[in-house]
Amino acid sequence: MTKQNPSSKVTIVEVARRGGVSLGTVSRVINNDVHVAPETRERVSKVMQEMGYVANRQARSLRGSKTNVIGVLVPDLGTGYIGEIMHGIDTELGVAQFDLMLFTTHRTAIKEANYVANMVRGMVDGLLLVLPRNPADYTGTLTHRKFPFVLIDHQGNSDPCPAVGATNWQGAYNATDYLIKLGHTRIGFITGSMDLGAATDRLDGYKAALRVNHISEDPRLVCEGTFFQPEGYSGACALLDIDAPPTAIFASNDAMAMGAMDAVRARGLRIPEDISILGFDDVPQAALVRPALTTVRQPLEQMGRVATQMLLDLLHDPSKHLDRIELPTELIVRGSTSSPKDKAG
Amino acid sequence: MTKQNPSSKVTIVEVARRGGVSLGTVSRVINNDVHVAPETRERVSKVMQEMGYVANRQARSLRGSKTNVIGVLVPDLGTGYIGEIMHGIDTELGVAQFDLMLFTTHRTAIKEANYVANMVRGMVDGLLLVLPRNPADYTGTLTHRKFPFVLIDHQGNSDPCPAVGATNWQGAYNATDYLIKLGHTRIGFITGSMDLGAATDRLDGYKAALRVNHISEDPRLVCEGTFFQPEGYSGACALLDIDAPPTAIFASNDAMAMGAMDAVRARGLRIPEDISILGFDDVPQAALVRPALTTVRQPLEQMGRVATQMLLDLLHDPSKHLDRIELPTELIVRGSTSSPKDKAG
DNA sequence: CTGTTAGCGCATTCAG
DNA sequence: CTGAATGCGCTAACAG
Repeated sequence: MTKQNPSSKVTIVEVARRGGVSLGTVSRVINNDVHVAPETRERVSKVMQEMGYVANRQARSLRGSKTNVIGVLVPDLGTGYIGEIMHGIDTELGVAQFDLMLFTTHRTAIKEANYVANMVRGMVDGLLLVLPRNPADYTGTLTHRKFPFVLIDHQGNSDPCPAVGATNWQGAYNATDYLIKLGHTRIGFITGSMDLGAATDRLDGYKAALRVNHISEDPRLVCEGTFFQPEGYSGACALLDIDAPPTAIFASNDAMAMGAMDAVRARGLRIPEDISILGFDDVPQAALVRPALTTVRQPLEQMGRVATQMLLDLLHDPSKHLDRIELPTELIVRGSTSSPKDKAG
Repeated sequence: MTKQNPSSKVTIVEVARRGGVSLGTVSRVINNDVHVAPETRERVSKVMQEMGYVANRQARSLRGSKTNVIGVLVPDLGTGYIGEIMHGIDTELGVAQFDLMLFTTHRTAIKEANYVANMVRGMVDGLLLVLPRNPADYTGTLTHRKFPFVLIDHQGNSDPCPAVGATNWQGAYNATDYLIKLGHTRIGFITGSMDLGAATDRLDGYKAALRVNHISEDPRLVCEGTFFQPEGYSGACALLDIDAPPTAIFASNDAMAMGAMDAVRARGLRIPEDISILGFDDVPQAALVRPALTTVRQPLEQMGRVATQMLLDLLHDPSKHLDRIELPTELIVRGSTSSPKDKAG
């Protein structure tokens, strides 16, 4: 048995000795350097195999100053929303043979601009920032330090930098237009956090669709939320309390739409017969609630994939100038929307 | 301005020169070695501050052979289930000042026993295996190589090793008992993947509760699933088709319970008036579906935290012998269960 | 208390 | 085509 205990650390030196060559040669074999005789390569490979050699990545990156690891900064992991994005990132990283270091921001409120850059120093080659609340906190430092990064689903109102998002305006426009075509004229809208570009874009899309269809805006029909479920509930309550309540409610994300569904039901109203509900995102559970939620799908998995590709591009050619790109949204019609019932019957 | 561009790499040597000391002293300051004059420490700290020094972790771990990173191996991230566990892990890692490297198994079907150990070589100090399908694939190698690891929510039927799980048997027992106390005597059961200990434990708990309450087992009331939603649907259909259909269905996890809810509704039956539905896990959306799902809560977040603590313990004292520990489950009663209606009325 | 020194495992010159 | 030598940035002895 030539095989030895692989737990004892086997370095390039051991392999070299056992293979009767110098450590330089072993290194060449490992890195597929052409300057190795086929026969030698063969023999060394075999020895590595036998000894269970595995490169020490610490040493390799210390020397070469690249780690083959990329860092991903996420606010949280609880939601299916981010899970989808992560899936896309992970898939793409897998094919590129990169590993993934995960950082969550929820555990420490990150105030300092330097935090990310320091934390990450030497550990990762690039950074993917998912759903950053205040991208400006990082982007300045990162850009200044020429550290490769890509934003995923951030607001678009900061300086231009590599980012991927979705067509929020278009998605909201289409959804609103769909409700109007269904016959709704009084459509309630619950916004997201208005400091986020995604939220303002969605509101603007809603308004534009109304305008195009010659429906006048009623400020009482718009109520402000921050993307969390309870505000969907309270928002819907507020909307149902006004004089001429809406026949449809469009919430800026699925979580709030589900809150709104609860509120509607708590009033003894039916969905969609009495009130249509429409969401945004198409998180996994949107299809599971009853009635299933009509919503605007964001291509989350694809956003993760595209962002990763951009980052890998950047790693390959740091001088490359990348900008924000937007992926298309899509209206997914399910059971929570229908034509308004004719109450006058 | 003494501050210089922090992007140019500032090493311990630079700091030493600038501080008028040797690099050894700087190292001592960094590592809080006591053998440094307070005054010197002060001065060096200030210089580090000014120069924006950040330790190179590659170099540090190359030397010290510990990385302060732990690896987490998960099957996927899409589900809230794993998100909860991750949250617990992340929290605990945060206080211990460890970073987190994420590996997903879905992207490559891991067959080789060596894969994990090799992949991880030198990159992490320990490994957390979340929901491993075939723990035996890893545990052998890992144990043999004396690589610290803890299993989270695996089946309990392999060799003893550090692991954390939940009281599946007890949870299923309590839930079944609760249904019986409600007046149900014909309780359908949909199993999970029967190669997983968690699944068999739940089935056993169900059976035990029946036995204790002198209700005879009816094999037709048990139907096999693999923890995925569609099987909840088909399983419920099968159960509703037998001669004396059950008045309650207990699914081995929430996903299948939701599938069962759909099936019940598709038959035009009401929940819980006609059929009670009970799940297992208490994933976030269990509280969001309508009616809200009665279920057995697994303390997922806590399981993540406890497992992490165990692993950190192991890192601190590798000789420590840790075994499987179980955390208590809890029955969460919501709207999907009630006493069976008296059909004879 | 502080400076000096020797590697950690590897990639990369530079000579053969 | 291959071997020998030089650090990457840092910690941990070892001498002062």
